[in-house]
Amino acid sequence: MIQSVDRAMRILAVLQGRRMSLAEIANRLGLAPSTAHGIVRTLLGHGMVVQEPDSGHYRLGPATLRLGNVYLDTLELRARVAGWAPELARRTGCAVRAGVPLLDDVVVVAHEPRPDGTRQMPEVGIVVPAHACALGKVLLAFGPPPSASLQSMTAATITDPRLLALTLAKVRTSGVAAEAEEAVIGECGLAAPLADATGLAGAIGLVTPISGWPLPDTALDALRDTARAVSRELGATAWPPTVAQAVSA
Amino acid sequence: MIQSVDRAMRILAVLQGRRMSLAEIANRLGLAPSTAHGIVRTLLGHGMVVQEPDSGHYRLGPATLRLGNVYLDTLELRARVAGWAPELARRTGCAVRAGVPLLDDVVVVAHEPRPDGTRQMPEVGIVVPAHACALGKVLLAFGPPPSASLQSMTAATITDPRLLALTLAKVRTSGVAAEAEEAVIGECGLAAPLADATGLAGAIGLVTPISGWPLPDTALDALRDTARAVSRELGATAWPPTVAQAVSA
DNA sequence: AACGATCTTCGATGATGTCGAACGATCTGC
DNA sequence: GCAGATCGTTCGACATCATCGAAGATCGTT
Repeated sequence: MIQSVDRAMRILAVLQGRRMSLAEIANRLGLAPSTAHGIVRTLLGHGMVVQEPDSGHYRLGPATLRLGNVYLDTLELRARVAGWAPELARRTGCAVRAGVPLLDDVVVVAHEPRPDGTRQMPEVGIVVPAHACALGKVLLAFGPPPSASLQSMTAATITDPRLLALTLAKVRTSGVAAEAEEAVIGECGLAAPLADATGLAGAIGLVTPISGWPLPDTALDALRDTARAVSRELGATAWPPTVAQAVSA
Repeated sequence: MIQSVDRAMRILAVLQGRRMSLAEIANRLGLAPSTAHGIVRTLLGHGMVVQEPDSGHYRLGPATLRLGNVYLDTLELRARVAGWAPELARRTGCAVRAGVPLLDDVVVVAHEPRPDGTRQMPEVGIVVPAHACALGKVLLAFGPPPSASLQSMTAATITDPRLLALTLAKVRTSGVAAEAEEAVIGECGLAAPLADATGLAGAIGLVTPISGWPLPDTALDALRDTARAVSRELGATAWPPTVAQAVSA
């Protein structure tokens, strides 16, 4: 792994927390200020970061938005989900989300609001720890296991690796995962895997306020049907996908 | 500028065009395949690119989406515009866009759809060459001049640097820029600068189909009022902002 | 079954990034 | 208004680290 590129990515990662001064960036990564400066200046030249004229602090730049937008526009999974999500939302009365794995997290790449006409924040782009949401449990169950410790987000978050392993085993047999207030208070959901020709491609799920929990079996059926349909459009030959667990030492 | 980081950013840039094989990436940037491989592998480790399991081709990865989303969420300009855009759209019947500069382009960071109830694509994240849109003309008029040649997008695109300079001079005196089918056939618009305490911060504009062009003076007044109001909220002391042209050699 | 085209790994070379120190500007407190 | 500190930036020497070319591995193709 190339050191300077790795450091550049780490700088972008810490800048996701908040705007930071150069010294803060350097300290956080254990670098000499001038080293951080050279990298930041390169990122500046590409618009990946911007420098506030008054304070000198650095923030993420507009080039990040362009990259993210191109990613979304070229993601076939998102396009396929978009064709089925409105119908699924209508049948279940729930908001629909789809996500893809990113290290130990899930990134939401598609979002269909709950069809009740209320004003809802678009959730595309948000990131949730995989072990704390239904989408993520699906990805962990059918994909590589988590590599870091399980951070707690609410009182219900699963933080015990053994308990998580048990839960994931059930997900593998049933093909669906559930979550009740494990990531956000008051929010519950179900999720099912999306597959393509090469295996696990992402996950699709329903989100409901706790007042609507648990969801009726009809919602689960609709979700499973949709997951199968989208997977077929993505070229999948099997659903649920075969488990691609890394061999344990 | 750090070479390897610069190359990494260039790789991300070319991957915005389409998915590419490693050899294509290397050829495009004039690198040895193994050099490109080392950089791509580092980007892979951070989720900035993903490798398609079947073809081996590389694409942008989900980490780009996370970065872009964080950028949007922390952009004060976007938040301030969001407070005024619905009212502006209602008064003018136009879609409202706000953009910030990115090298020689404009990145749309806020978008309020035309209030006629039609289904419209969200335009946040799209990139338009600065010289070919109203938003961009404003940014060029009050900010640094273009650094590259003026690419043609439609028959009406301004590609002559002298003509552009004349246009920008008028923008500086009037405080608004116009565009008629210079970027997209059938699309016209007006734009005005947004300022903060340090000067030019971005631009806000109206977009209308050509059937509604030219816009009435009331729309121009509403746009100018909104630009002033948003600028005041951003801490601007003067509007339009003072011109920060680079000194010509 | 042999070929071709990939992506990937490996090792030696020297160009390049890294670090520490000094400079300049800005802000804080006296 | 002045001294001190803090921060961003620049500069130069050292040695690490990225780079390149060639070989290896793995696929799909002829």
